[in-house]
Amino acid sequence: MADRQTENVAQKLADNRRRILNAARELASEGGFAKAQITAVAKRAGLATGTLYRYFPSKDDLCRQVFREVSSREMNLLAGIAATDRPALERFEIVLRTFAGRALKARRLSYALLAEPVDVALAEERTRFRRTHAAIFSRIIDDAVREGAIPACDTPLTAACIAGAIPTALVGPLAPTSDDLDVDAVLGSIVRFCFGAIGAPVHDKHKTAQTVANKELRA
Amino acid sequence: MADRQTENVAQKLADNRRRILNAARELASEGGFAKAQITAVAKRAGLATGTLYRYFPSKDDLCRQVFREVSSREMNLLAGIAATDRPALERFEIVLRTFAGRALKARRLSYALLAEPVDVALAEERTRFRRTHAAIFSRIIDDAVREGAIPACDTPLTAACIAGAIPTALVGPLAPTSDDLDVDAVLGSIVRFCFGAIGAPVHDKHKTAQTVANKELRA
DNA sequence: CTAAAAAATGAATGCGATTTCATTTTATAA
DNA sequence: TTATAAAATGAAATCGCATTCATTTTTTAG
Repeated sequence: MADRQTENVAQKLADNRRRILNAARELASEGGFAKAQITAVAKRAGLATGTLYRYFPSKDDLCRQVFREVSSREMNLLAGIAATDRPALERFEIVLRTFAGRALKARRLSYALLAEPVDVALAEERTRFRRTHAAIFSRIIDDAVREGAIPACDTPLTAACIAGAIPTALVGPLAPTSDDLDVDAVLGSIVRFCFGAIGAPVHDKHKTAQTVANKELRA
Repeated sequence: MADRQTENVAQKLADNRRRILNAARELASEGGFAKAQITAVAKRAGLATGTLYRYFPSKDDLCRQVFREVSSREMNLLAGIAATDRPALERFEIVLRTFAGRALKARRLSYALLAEPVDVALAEERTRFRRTHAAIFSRIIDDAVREGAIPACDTPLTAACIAGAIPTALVGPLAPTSDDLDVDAVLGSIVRFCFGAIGAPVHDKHKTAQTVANKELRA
């Protein structure tokens, strides 16, 4: 009898779970979460519709899981940079370039994560994502104030502004079309905008930080 | 026979149409467009479900109509200010205060208009709304550059940033809670943020424009 | 008042999805 | 092998809506 789950099976189960998550992520990257219908995900994962429910209790759960997997990678990357011991404004610039740069790179997926119409379950996840961005900016701005690099300000509000400005400008209907897209120029504009917004001096040395930012981008 | 529609009936029809629109708007203001289900709207309007379809071909059309009625009032107000012949930076500040001030006043409705999860039909309307905001900011920023009040910048991008920053910061989950909400302070912070962002000098005279902004608010 | 047309009604239908579950297949241990 | 439990299957049930339409009510003109 098959009383106990064997190693072999455990492996296969894990594989299936992964395949389901990957299938859902792929569909979402291609056509947004709306295209990640249970039957379509199952089909792409090479499983039957009902089988998915042995791995995830509901569609919402599955989509949430996918959203978290994708978004937490981004959040960890940004949080890592923020936790560095560099001067605040340097960290600020790197985080901005990383955030904006990645948004520009994977536009369809970024759109799904940041802007696309989604249902309530995913909107909640998106809120977590946004909050984290704001928290990261908040922390850096606080540090900059403490270092005397910028004047004091309403930090949470300012951070929320930045967390909203970048996605709106770079992803979705108000974003520049991919044709006339000079990534470096756009990143430069974003940096200028945000530096000015927090009352930091806008200097041409901004270019120097770019190398660092690009290195982070490859992560 | 009742061959021709009489004045009396025409009046009643117009009334019904209005009542439907009002009911839908009220429901949306209370619980978002998701709560504006056909049956609920009909009930609140004092009509039967099927009757709504004599006035609007589909739910999407009805919701679109409601969205437009509400949003076009806002857009006209802002466009009016933008078309003034005041110096660009003055107009900029008034538009900012008007936009942000109104968002703070009717939070639930603003949320429905600007941020809440909605389906595709309304997302399209929302895009028009956002585009208009960006266009208004764009125009003012261009003027400011032309007047030599600020350095040149990527105007559309900058405008999109502002159009995204304000709703994110003031409406929805990242917004300050209504308890600890000092409207004047928040508006001041928004103005500072945006002035800095476009490279305009941030001065204390900002207070002066407030009177004007408040006057516009009453419109 | 009456007949015809317009308007209103709301229960029934339709739709596009998720979710269930009786059945079949596969894996395991005796 | 074979008995048993776990896993997979996919057709069918379910669900939450918007939408329809055969019937009833109201309005109007003769």
